[in-house]
Amino acid sequence: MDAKTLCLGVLMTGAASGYEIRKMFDEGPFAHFQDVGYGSIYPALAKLLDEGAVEIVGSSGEGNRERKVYQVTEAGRGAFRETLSKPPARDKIRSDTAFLLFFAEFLDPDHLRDVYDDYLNYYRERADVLEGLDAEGISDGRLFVRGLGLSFYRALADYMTENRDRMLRGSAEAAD
Amino acid sequence: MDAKTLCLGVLMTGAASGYEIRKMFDEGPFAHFQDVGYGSIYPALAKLLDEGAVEIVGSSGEGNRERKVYQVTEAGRGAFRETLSKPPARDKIRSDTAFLLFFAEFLDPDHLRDVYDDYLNYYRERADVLEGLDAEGISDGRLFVRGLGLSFYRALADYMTENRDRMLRGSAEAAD
DNA sequence: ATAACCATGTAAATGGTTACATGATTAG
DNA sequence: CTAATCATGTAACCATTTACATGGTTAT
Repeated sequence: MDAKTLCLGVLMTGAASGYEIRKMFDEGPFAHFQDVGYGSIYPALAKLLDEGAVEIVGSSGEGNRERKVYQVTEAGRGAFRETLSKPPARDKIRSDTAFLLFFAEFLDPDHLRDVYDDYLNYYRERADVLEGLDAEGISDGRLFVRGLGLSFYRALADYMTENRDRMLRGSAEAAD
Repeated sequence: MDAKTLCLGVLMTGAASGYEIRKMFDEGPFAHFQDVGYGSIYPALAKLLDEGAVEIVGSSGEGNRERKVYQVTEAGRGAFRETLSKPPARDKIRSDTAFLLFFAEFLDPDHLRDVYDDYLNYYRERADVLEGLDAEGISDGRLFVRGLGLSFYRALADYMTENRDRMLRGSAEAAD
C-alpha cells in the first residue's frame, strides 16, 4: 500500500495533520501492520491535495511552519473505495531477528540472550499497548484488526516464553 | 537485512546457486520471515564474489547461461558472524489485507468474503507447508524459527476462523 | 507441442528511509 | 535552562521491484 492510500485511510477515520497521521502508524490503531515515516507522509499529502482527494480544513501557526489539518473530500472517498476494491498484496514480513535466531549456534551466548529478551519484551509490550487501546464503540473492522494483532503478538510472546530456556542454555545467567 | 547478508546466511547452510537461494526464500526454511527476488540476489552474489566472501565451486551449462554454485569462504564466514553480532533491526510487517479489513464497512460484501477467505486459506496453507518441512536433525535455531513461524501462522488462521461469521454477516453465502 | 520450470543476468522505475533545515511550545 | 515533543518540509541516498532479455530441460 502506498503512502497516499495509507494517509487517505487514516483521514477516513477523521481529519488530522501530517504529524497526527504519523502517530497513528507509530502508536495508534495502524501501528502493528503498516508503517510510514514523515518523509513519505508529507509528499503524499501534497499530492493528494493536488489531486483534490483531500482539503485543508484548519491551520494554526504562521509562515511556512503552520499546522495543517487535512480532511478527505468526496472525490478522495471515492478514490479510497476504488483502491480497496482491488485484491490486496500479500503480507510482507521481514524479521531480521528471526534470521539471526536461525543462526543461534554462531552467536555469542550473551548477545543471544540480549537479542532474545529484547525481542520477547518488545512483543509483550506491543501486546500490552494494543490491549490498552480503547475497544469501546469502534467499528467491526477496526475491532477485528485489533484482535488479529493481539493474537499475533500473544502467540509470539508465548512461544518465546516457552522456548527461552531451551534456546538460551549455554548462556551465562539464562535466568532473569 | 540486506540481500548480501541474506545470501551469505543461506550459503552458511550449504553451497547453492542463485536460483536455489531464491527457492529458500520462496518455499524453504526462510520463507516466512524474509523475502528476496532474483533482482537482488544476482547482484548481491556478484558483490560477494568481488569481496571474496564467496567463491564458485562448480558450474554446469555453457556460455553466459551456466549454472553457478556458490560456497562461502572463510572471510565470508567471518563477515557473516560480524553482521550477526550487531543488534538486529525491528521486524517490519506490512499487511495490506489487515489495512483493507480495517475498513470492512466500506467494502462490497462479496469482495470482503473473497479477500477474507483468500487470506485465511493463505495462512492455513502456509502453516501446513511449514509443518511439512522436515524437522529431523536440524539445528536448535532453525527448529526455533520453524516453531515461531508455525505459532504465528496458526494464531492468525485460528483467529480468522473464529471471527469469520461475525465479519462476513451481511455477505451473501457467508457459509462455505 | 506446449507449458512449466530451470537458470542467470541487467536496467529502469519506483518508492521509502535518512539526514538536513527550521523553529515553537511545554514539562521538569 | 534544558530536554522532549510538536510540527512541516526537501533532497540525497538507497534498495527493492519489475520488466526485459535469453535460452535450455522436463513433464504432460
